[in-house]
Amino acid sequence: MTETRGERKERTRRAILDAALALLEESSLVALSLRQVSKQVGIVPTGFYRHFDSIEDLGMALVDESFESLRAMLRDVRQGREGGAPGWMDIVDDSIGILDEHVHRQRSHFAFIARERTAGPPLVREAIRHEIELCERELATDLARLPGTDRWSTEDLRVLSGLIVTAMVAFAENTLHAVGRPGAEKLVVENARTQLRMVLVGALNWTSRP
Amino acid sequence: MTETRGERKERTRRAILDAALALLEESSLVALSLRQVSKQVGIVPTGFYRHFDSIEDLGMALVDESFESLRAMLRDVRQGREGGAPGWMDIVDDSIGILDEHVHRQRSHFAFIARERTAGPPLVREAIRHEIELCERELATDLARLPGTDRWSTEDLRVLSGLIVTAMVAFAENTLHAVGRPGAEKLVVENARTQLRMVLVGALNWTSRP
DNA sequence: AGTTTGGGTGAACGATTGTTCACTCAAAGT
DNA sequence: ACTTTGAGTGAACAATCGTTCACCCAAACT
Repeated sequence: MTETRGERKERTRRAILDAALALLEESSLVALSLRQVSKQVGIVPTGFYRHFDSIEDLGMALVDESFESLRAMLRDVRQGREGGAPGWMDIVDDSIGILDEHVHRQRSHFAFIARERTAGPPLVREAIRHEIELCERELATDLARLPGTDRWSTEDLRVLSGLIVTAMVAFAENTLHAVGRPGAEKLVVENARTQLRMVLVGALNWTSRP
Repeated sequence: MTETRGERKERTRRAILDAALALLEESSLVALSLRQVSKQVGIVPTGFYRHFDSIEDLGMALVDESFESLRAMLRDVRQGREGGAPGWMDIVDDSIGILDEHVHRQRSHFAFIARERTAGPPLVREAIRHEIELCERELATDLARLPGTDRWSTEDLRVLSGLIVTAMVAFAENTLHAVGRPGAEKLVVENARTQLRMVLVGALNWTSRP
């Protein structure tokens, strides 16, 4: 059983991405060297260039990959909601549960996003910012579909989405920081649950300005 | 007019801190080299060790300094509130205005915190996390002093404070990202204002679980 | 007046960095 | 069967990195 050329290339490309993700759990892209990655993969430094132009280029690929998995999660959240119309608070509990599970399963992806969102090279930062803004938009249209949002201006829906996304980003960060401390983990989840409920109580009592 | 020994030392120490803050506006501590800082200050690399043990040590000093200025700001926020009892929404407007002004005046400090909070060396990250947690506690006791928080458990007050602080951190980050784009700046402020109002509407309609 | 202290200097070290170039050699294309 | 392609190699480069050491000299102390 021999390996086709493209297969082999894709395999080392994956190895590079995985090696980078592993190294980036404890440091940042701006401090990551091409040679560290090569060594971890088991190839010679120059081999790196066959797959990426630079560390920043690698970072852009990781942004794509990370948000691909994040979008898969968001599909899960929506899917868990369709069929039947559970109460607001059930939506909160389910969504946070799913997010929590995904953060654990894709730990390195979320850790990457959390770090490079503020510390990465400018292009990477901008790409992450853009992706998060897309998430906000999608959440806004989702919220618009729910009953009880009649009195909301589209502008206020966007602002509310921003608030929720901000809280969820913070929740993901806190979850990452709490892994391995089981007590702290439960606390972080409960914290996020209550916060989202508070926001929702605010939302349900909100009336957009004329 | 000669300079006393301690004065001279303090002057170069400040120069190092300032040089680091300037360099850290576009990069991160983990990518900052001792030699860059020395060159920017105008001293030889070894001179650095007369003031700090390492870059991480410098980072800890910057954490102290940054949160000292942040605490000064929080005093302003409280002071602007005492005397007279303006409405909730006035408190929101005033607080955000003050925060906005301070982010501009201490841009490099806030940029430092925003970056190293997630990307800095472990000790620096932990120090920043601790300081922010202190801010949450202080906000919680402040909120407890306000009228209308009778039906709130102290636990829920803490959770609410966490939500507000999270939103304010995000606001500061957005403000930093918007500097130089006057339109965007006004939008960011208006965004934060509305979000805080939403949270407050939620808070005013909240009843802690029995 | 004589001695100590300590901020700043400058050379030197071994290690690591990104990038170049000329190479191999097996898979893919002819 | 013969040629081309391209992933991976290995040597070499000029820079930069953190850290060491011995040194200077003016302020501070005795």
